[in-house]
Amino acid sequence: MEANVGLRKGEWTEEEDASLRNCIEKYGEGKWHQVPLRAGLNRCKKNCRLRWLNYLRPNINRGPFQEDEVDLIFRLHKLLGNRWSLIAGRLPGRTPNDVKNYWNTHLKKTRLASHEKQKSNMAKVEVIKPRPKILKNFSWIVAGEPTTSTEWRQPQLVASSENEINWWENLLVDNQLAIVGEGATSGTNIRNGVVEEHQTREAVSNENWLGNDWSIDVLDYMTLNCLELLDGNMMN
DNA sequence: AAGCGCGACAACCGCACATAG
DNA sequence: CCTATGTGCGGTTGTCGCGCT
Repeated sequence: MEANVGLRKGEWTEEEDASLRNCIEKYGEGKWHQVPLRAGLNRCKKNCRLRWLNYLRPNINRGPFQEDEVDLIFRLHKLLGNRWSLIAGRLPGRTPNDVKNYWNTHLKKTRLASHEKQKSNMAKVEVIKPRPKILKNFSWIVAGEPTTSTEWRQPQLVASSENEINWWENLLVDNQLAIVGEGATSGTNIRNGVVEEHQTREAVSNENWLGNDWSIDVLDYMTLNCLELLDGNMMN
């Protein structure tokens, strides 16, 4: 239990900002429990951390979101959901809070509107994009067997053809997230990794693959590898 | 001019996870 | 293991400003 009684809350003054900035510049980020004392601030440590991360940190881009940033937010949100820190990680200068606020105020309703529109058009649409058969050829390379049940090696997503890269690109556009789940669950190599351990322990079925914590780890790796793959592809 | 509603964004809060002892 | 503490994240709330009636 923290004794936050008597601590200042609400808007930060210029003096407080300056004290916090000086403190971080002198001692560096981290050790937030020491920051209020070091900076001479009557604020709780979480308050200090938040102010630094969301507002005072250098290179924060406080300008309006550009079209390409918005586009990327849309794509990443389809892939990751409300994982703002991961999404913000792909947007230089943007904080998770910024991205979250922007989504909630600008994009949420746009997306809901397009979803409703999509639903109303569903009867007319046969198949826009067939389910890619390429998925079964996807391979996860696990560098080695995990040494303990809680330790595992990072799997690496490998695309062996142009088609696979194109499919991943489409994934980012068309929200085929469930297919990722099925693919990874049925992947042979990943079963040899810790995922298999979690599967047995949690008795996970294909149906609820995405609803479990361990799937997030796998999804993170898939996402990052996927994005790096795409970055590499665009460079070529 | 006053009141109201709403959008934008900063800040707060509670929870979960990591780690040290 | 268990507990305490530190840290990070995401949902939610509070506040301010602007436009409309």
